[in-house]
Amino acid sequence: MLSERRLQVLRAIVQDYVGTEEPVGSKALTERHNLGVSPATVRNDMAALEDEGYIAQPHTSAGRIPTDKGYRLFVDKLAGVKPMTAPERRAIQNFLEGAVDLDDVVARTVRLLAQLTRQVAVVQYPSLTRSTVRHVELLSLAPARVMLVLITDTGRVEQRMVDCPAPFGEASLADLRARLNSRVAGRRFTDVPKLVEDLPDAFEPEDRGTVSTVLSTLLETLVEENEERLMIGGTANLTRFGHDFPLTIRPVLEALEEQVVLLKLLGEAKDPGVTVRIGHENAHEGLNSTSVVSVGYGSGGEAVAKLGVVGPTRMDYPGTMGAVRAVARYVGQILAES
Amino acid sequence: MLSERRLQVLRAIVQDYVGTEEPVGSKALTERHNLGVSPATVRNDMAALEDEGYIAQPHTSAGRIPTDKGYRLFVDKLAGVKPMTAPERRAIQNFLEGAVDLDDVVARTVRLLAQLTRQVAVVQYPSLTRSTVRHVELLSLAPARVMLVLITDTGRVEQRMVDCPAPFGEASLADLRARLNSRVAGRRFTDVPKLVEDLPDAFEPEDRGTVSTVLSTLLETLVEENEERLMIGGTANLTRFGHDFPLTIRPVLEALEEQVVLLKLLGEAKDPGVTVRIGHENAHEGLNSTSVVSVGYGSGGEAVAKLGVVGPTRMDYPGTMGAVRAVARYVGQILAES
DNA sequence: GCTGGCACTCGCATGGGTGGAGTGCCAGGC
DNA sequence: GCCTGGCACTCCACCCATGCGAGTGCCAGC
Repeated sequence: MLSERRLQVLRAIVQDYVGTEEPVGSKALTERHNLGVSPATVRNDMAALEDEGYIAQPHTSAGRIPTDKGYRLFVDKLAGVKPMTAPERRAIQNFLEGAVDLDDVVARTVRLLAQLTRQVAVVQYPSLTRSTVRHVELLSLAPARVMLVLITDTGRVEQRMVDCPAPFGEASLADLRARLNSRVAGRRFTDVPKLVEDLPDAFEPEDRGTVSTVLSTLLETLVEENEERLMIGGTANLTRFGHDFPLTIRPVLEALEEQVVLLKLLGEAKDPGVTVRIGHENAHEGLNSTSVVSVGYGSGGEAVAKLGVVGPTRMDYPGTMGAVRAVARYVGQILAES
Repeated sequence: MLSERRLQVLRAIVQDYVGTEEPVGSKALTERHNLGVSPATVRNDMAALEDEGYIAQPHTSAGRIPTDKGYRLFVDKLAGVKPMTAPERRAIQNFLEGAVDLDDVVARTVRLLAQLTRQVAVVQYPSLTRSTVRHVELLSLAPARVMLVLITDTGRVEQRMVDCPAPFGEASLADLRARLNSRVAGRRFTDVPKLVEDLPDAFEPEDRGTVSTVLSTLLETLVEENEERLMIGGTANLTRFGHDFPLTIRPVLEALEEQVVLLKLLGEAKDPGVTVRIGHENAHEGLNSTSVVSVGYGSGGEAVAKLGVVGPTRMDYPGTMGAVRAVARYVGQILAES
């Protein structure tokens, strides 16, 4: 177990390194933080911290920088979440309140997060699988062609074209629309399959094929997980990363374009609060030198999607966590209102 | 007027520079292209080309690189559009045919363009203002709350919440829905305002306020130009730009995030064919060292939106133009089918 | 267990020297 | 008049040696 002072030394190293982006030496540490001991003592502590794997030297005779393990300890034990100031909170609220629809909410959230944290922001669209059905609309475009529009409680709209096996009259369509909505409106997606199971039986035999086709398209739409979308912003902030550019930035940009990777990444964070994944804790190789700070957000008490930021491991964790948490909270409010 | 050979020299310089990314000298030129003259002669030609502003030297005693003006001449007079090979065309078609909905078409197009050109791809969603209305749906969510869903012929869906000044019955709503659709379905957006002008008069006085509110929301949605959206991909390709990294890449990423800038950029290209804007021809400063190759695409003969790529001025213009043109053509086909 | 001192290491910036690629110009040839 | 080979010149890119400074590890003393 590390002594209290050694933890303080680690905290000081993390803070200084995050601020200056340069390896920090024992002398500079004692000057900038009043630890009450001499550089020599700090050197001993640093040697111990290095033995334990919390810090490392880029090369002999250079200062120390925190390792992933060091950041982990810092985040878990040494740092809190820095709350937003009142003006910041107001700014967040004002900025989000101008949104006109769901797309706009997500777009604004991305911009906001990117600006606040000066990092890359990632916002997942409210997920289909966890939300409820508000309305299902059926439109006849041609005798044997129906457009299905699904509206969710988060305001998201999905549409699908359905080619029917047989012509389908307006009356039958209206009937199906009414029956369908009375059964599924307000229900969770996961419950829908059971609720519509026996619906074809209520129709004339010649219509059953079409009804089944429409229903299976609806179910497909509901479960289609890969339809989960993301919005990304603030990639220009990547250029503030480091000096050794192309090598660092390239894999990150590539990873960001692989939406699947990001969705998986966000999905892995099960923690109800803010989750931080540091460096190699991220499964994807391209993100090994980045940290991901994420949190769930939702319109009610329950999380329906995630948002977060991707930045260098040497980021301001307390501040970033505070911003992410605050934004998630306000987005949740906005969604609940609309 | 430049002699034929000097034009050939310019062409050779552009081709070599695009290939090697290094200033090209007179000796190398004569070796790689059989111009039939000696390096000394080429030097004279190069001096003339430099006088005219088509090429420049980064520093004395270095080779020449093309200027924006040189690229312009190259694109206009010296290079054609390189057609896609048959396998490439098949690949494009296969890749796009798997799309399930409009979002997916756009997403696939972006990926495809980025991969084909190895540059940043930009695809504008089919624009609202130039397309026609397929259907307008009205849903009652609460006594004084209506959701308006607009479906376009390109399959795009827009939804808006409408708060009514007074409660509005199901019957009136159905009436409005029917009247509205019979008037606007199949019509161009630009014609809609006139078509619905006198619609409130057909309703009872107490409903007219609500009808007007719904209609004005619809009109807003139609004209809301800033709702034109874009999808961007292939930003990782920016890392192949040059060696002088952060300085080059930063402003480009920033410009790409300013969707307004990009929309304006695409909008300026009026040419019916492929448009190329080179370096400083782009109004936005951040894009002064990039070229934008764009073209309109649409489901019928008419263009409803634009797509294109953004890359370094030293790009393979014939190949890029070919790819952009081919992709636009196939996307148009896909849209027409769905 | 803390401290001051000291020798040591090593990266980084500085500066001069060198090689090579490329140019401009000129005189001669077709 | 245009092309060509030759020649002197320029200037960047690279390499190496040097010196400096920050930082370390260790040790003896308090």
